[in-house]
Amino acid sequence: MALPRISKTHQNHWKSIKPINTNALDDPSLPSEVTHISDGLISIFTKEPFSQDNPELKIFASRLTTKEVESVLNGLKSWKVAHSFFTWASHQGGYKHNCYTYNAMASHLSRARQNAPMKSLAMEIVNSNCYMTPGALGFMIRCLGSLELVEEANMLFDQVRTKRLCVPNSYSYNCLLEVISNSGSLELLEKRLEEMRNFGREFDKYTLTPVLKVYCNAGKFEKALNVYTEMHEKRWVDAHVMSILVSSFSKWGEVDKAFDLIERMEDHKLGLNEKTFRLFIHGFVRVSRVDKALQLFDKMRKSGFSVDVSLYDVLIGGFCKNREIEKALSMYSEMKELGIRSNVGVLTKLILSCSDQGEMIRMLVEGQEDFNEEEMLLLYASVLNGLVDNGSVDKAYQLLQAMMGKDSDADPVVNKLQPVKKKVRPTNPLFEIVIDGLLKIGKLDAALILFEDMMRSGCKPNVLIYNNLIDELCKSNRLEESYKLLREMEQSGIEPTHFTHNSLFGCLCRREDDQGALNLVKEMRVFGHEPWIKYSTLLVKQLCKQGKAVEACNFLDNMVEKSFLPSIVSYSAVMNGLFNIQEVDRALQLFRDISARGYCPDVVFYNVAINGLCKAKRVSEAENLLNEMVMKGLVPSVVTYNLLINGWCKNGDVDKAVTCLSRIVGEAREPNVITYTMLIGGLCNAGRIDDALMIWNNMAKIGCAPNRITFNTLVTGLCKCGRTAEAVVYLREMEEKGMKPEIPVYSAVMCALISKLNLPSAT
DNA sequence: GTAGGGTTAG
Repeated sequence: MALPRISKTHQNHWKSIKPINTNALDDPSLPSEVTHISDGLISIFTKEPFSQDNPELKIFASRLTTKEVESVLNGLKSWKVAHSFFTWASHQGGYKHNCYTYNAMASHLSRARQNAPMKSLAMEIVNSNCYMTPGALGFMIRCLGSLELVEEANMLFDQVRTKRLCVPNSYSYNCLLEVISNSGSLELLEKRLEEMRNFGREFDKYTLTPVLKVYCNAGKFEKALNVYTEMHEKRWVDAHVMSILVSSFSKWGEVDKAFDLIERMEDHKLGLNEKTFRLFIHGFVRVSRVDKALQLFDKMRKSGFSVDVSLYDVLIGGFCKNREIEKALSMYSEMKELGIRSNVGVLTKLILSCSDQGEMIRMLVEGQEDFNEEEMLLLYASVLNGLVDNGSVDKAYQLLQAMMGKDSDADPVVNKLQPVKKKVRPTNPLFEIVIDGLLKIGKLDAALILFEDMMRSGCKPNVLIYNNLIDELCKSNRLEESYKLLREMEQSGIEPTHFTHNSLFGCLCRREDDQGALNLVKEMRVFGHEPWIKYSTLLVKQLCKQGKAVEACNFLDNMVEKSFLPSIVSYSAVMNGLFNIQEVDRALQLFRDISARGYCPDVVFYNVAINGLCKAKRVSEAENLLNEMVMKGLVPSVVTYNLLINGWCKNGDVDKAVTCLSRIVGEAREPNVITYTMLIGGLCNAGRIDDALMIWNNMAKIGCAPNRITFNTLVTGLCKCGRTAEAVVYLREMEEKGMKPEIPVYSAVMCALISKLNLPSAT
């Protein structure tokens, strides 16, 4: 019998609920039948377009078992695909889900944070009378909990018990308690705990941990202390328990109460052990209460525990963060007096909190006493990184210059660094940190100069530095210099990556240099580097925007010649461009050719064609395309319907447009503000103002807020039909909402008012 | 460290 084995440590890692593969647990080598069927199903369900009529699917359906369903679910990446497979499986005759397939689905939904389907899943389990092992129930409860579906978790728990689908054990209860505890509901938790006791279920560490958590979070210190005492007596207190104590107290800003609690623990002879001391010290520093951390630190030493550099590291770090530099420095000397050797981490923190640069250098020089050359380099790297991250790139730059002994008389830093300079010369990583820092704040030229220095000092730049420099040069449209660097890197024996090439490719595409782009692509082919879709598409879109759709077509054809197949995305863009310059036949040719070339037209590709046909007043052909896509198993989007609605409205078929609205709703999709605006506009133009107003009211009912364009459409429409008084009302409403009507709308209202000689209100 | 691009209203 396969039980879902959730390791106990899982309870501490609430967020990561991983699918439990009972197949794998049962038998590490799955029967080949299961593998074959599940691989086949995965491939069918991930293939687009998905077709219910796939003959293979029917064969699989007849032999479907829960083992396979579970294996498929665990093998699918997308929760949506998993969900549609799960639903499909539910409908296959002779097949019934079990608790493991439900859990595999729940695991997907929990990770994808899909509350609504998760709720239905929980209901489905109960309705289908699915038997659950106590472990499986626990797992499902945790999935519900991870989406904060506390009520649902409780309901499921009670329902499976009353329907005798499961006899919850301690583990099931522990899972429920943890969910309740995370929701902070103290009363419910106490109720369940009582119930658990009445049912004779044993308590363990994982029962009391959520209890402790809920009391801590609710500020019930007395009760928390009682639970803690019980746990301590039973030796259940671990690092997790301690961190709950510290973090929940600090969450409420109750650091002093937390400290109180610790002191009272001591009164109760619950002396802290070394691990606990360390945990609390870290916890207090984390909430910026170094004072309390220091008090504990002293207590710890008095209790005879030894302290080490890592504790000093935490405390010094805390003081530095609080900008209490004096205290940090005094801790540092105390540490050294005790003969504890400093480390790179401690010194970095101190150096980074020096406000004065001279001070900083002094600390670096001091580091030499403790560190060898290798460690000094680490220290420099760490300090430079810190400076860059703090936004003090300039300081980092100066420090590096000083290390190189750059003579600048005006700079006192250099002299102070003299004693250091002899020992450490900047190496590759140090240059990289500063060059990257300079690039990030847009100081490209400074970065280039430093790059030259780096080469001169005999360092060999790596591919990363080259890539970053080339990328920034390309972003600044400095193409010639980019090419120069590319050649340089090639000559020094560093092979460009596809990132290098695509930086250049992107620059050429932005420049609309199709020839240059094609030449580069030729070069890229030698390395097997694919040009990125986003850049080819960018070039195509830019050309199309200027009416050069034919050139864009040629560009894509040339890419094909160079044996790089452009993506369907680029083809959508170019087809749209062709429609826009009224090359309708050529666009349709492209539309028809695409499948023959092995592409799978998707929803957007269809949308572009539908839009093009509607704009060319060939609405019935557009309707045919809608039917065609549905037949192929594609699911039209709201945009698809919007495009057709617009087509009908503009071509005297408003009724069809209105019918389409119910179709959208019927298919459980949400019409958007564009849908409504088009319909209102269409109805107004057809003189059907009252229908337009009805749509307007519907919109409000489903909570879709009209925007500036919707108001404009309605106001203009009302004016055109002579309903000026109402137009003024909506105009006012619009202004109240802070939307600015445009001049044409005002003038429409004015004209209407004037024509009615209703001058006084036209102000 | 790279992608997720293409389609809709006055």
